[in-house]
Amino acid sequence: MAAKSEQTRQLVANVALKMFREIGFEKTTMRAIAQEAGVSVGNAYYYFASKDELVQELYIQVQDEHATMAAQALEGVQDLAGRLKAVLHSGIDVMAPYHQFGSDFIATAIRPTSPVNPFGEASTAAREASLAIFRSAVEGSSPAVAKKLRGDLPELLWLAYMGVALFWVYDRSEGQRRTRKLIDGAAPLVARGLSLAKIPGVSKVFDDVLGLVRRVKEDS
Amino acid sequence: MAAKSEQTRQLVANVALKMFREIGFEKTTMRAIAQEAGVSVGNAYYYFASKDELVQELYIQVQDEHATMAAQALEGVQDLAGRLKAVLHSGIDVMAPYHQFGSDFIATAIRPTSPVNPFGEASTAAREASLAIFRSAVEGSSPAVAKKLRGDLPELLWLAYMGVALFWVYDRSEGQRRTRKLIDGAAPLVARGLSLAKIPGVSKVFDDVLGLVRRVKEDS
DNA sequence: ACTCATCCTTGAACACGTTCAAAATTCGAT
DNA sequence: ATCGAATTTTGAACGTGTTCAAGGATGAGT
Repeated sequence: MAAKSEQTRQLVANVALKMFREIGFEKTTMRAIAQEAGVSVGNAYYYFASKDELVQELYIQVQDEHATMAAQALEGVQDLAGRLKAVLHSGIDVMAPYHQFGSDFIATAIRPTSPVNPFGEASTAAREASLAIFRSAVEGSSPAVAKKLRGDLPELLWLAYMGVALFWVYDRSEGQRRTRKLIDGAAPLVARGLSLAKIPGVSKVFDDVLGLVRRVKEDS
Repeated sequence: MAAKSEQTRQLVANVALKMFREIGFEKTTMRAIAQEAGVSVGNAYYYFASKDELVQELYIQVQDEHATMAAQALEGVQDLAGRLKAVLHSGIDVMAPYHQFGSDFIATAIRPTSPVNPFGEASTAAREASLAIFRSAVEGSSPAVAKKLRGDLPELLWLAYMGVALFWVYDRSEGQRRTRKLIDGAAPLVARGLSLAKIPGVSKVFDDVLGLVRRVKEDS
């Protein structure tokens, strides 16, 4: 049983996540987690260097679940609008139990030094996994997305997804109805907007947008 | 001199803002502010209910300065792209001294309960002032923006500005060069994109976007 | 000059996240 | 079984934001 240590780690993580869900971020103090898990405060810190790292644990778990659910929801859906909806809705579904926790999570995540920061070093794996979902949504769609857009689109959609998540955090409507409405409205619009790439005048603007994105991204 | 009280308040605020600029958010402890200002900790709390309210003081001041500088930078500039650049660049200019402070500010601001939250109750005035800047940028431009866009555009641009501010916070390039580049590239693109509203196929998509924005906003 | 209600100011105290030296436990090697 | 090093666990202590009962200052009405 080399897993004695891992057992304690999991115990602390599980207790923490459960408390996050049930009583929120602020009321879930490190002392409360330790007490509930039956360990000392210092021991919790032996496994998680900060409260933020417990949030990261949650982030990773949510991300994993999203990947699974999205893959399932994408099955048999061909058109881009439908595929976008599938990915976005499943994302919201997975996050739902943590809605009250959302703003604290984002306040944590937005700090560049936080391990949970979606743009940061520490969550490279989670971000890649999330990006892969959008890549699959784009690549598997038919009719196919214009070739010149195909490369950058997943990243832009992922960025838009961050925006949707932000909207969701602030969404006080019951069951976050408004976010659902936003997704249902925006997904077909994005698909239709992209199909305009064929129009010459529009095509040029698209090119410039992509050019700008690349230039800013690479800090040339 | 009914201003004895106001004097203390200003003293605390000024010391706090100076320390925010010079040593950052975390190192500027309430105890340090009190000591530097020569008052007790409790006294600082008599005027500002929380550290967040001191951040709000900063937010309001930055917003005020932005309004002044933007109005000045808009003088004599006719085209929308130029006017957008003027507003965005002056915004970045005003925030520049607080760049290292940026992420802490945003982490504070993003919390729905925070007085600094740009969407929240407590900063209605500051938000309106900021919106007014964009309204003036849009309304004063010539050639004029398509009539059907004129109503919602300022709000959308303000939202985009929030995005630019977020980008700026993460921008580690010297002098935030990349943000400048983003502004210079995006402003003409937005202007050109909007001019596409004349094309029938595009016009329809624009209509739908506006429709969606209105529907989601009003939570119908 | 005196009163008293209102406004200011104080500093000790609380709960929090986090740290750390020390103690307890585990486990492979003998 | 025993030793010793590595791993795991403990709880007191630190500095933080924040609260609050207590006291001090102020000023209008007499």
